[in-house]
Amino acid sequence: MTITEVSKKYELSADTLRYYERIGLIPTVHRTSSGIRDYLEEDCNWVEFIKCMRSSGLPIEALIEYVTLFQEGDSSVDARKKLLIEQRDLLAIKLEAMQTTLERLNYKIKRYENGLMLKENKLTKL
Amino acid sequence: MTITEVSKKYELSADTLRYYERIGLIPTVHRTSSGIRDYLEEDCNWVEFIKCMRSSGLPIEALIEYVTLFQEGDSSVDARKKLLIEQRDLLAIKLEAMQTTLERLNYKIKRYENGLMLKENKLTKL
DNA sequence: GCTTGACTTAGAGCTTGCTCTAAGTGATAA
DNA sequence: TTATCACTTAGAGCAAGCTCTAAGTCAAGC
Repeated sequence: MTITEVSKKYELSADTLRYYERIGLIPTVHRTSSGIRDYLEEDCNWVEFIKCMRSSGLPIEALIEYVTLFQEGDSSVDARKKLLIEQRDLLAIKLEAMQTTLERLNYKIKRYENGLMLKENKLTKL
Repeated sequence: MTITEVSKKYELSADTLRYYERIGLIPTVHRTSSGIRDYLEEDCNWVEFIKCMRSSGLPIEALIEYVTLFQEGDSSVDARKKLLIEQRDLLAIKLEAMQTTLERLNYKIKRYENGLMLKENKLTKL
């Protein structure tokens, strides 16, 4: 698979795909004999995984570390697990805050719908 | 309330508070006779509201527009409602994606706990 | 064999959202 | 009254995460 195809499939620009590879956010992609990127299934799986993690806001730095650990093989299993747990916990906290904000927005919208809006400073209890 | 007190109360740097005011992310804060910021309850409520929205990732630009509309008074009620609904919907979408990522991380962690890890490319189905 | 066009690399540039610096003011304490 | 210290403004600087540019390579079609 060429970079253009992968770019379309995962909706990431070719620039972004090269950038991710350059900084070690995905392992080095396979190449044709002439040096052109040829994404194998394994490469695509990394792209998909990283895209998913990045779209949820996991920091590039943490993901680079995960990829690096992964390439070190079995000896890094504990470190990888620790890293995943840390990021999972951070994500869970963010999720909760966003859930609260979502409810607050819904509450505000409902007031607008009912024509019940008061001045901003009366609305901020929730 | 001085900027330092507000800064501590809401855990936002004084620089950030000034920046937010400068760009119109919160309305102009009240001043003492000598021109020093004196946050009244109304000002604090805005700070709290904006902090909450920002911490959930609502873009500054959209929030500036909300504040601007708010200051235009009753005539902007429909536009404000529309803006809130848009941002609510975007937030809901992000939340869903993050929920999925959280589950994926939990699944991965569980596999690490069970010593069931396979090569990365076998794990990406979920 | 020459042109076209997608690919390559290295590195500069851009956007968002702060964060810091410089220069100045003004109220309080010694 | 003079030093201190928190405040003020305007604007520069910084970090993360892309995105774009320049210069070059290579395979395929005319």
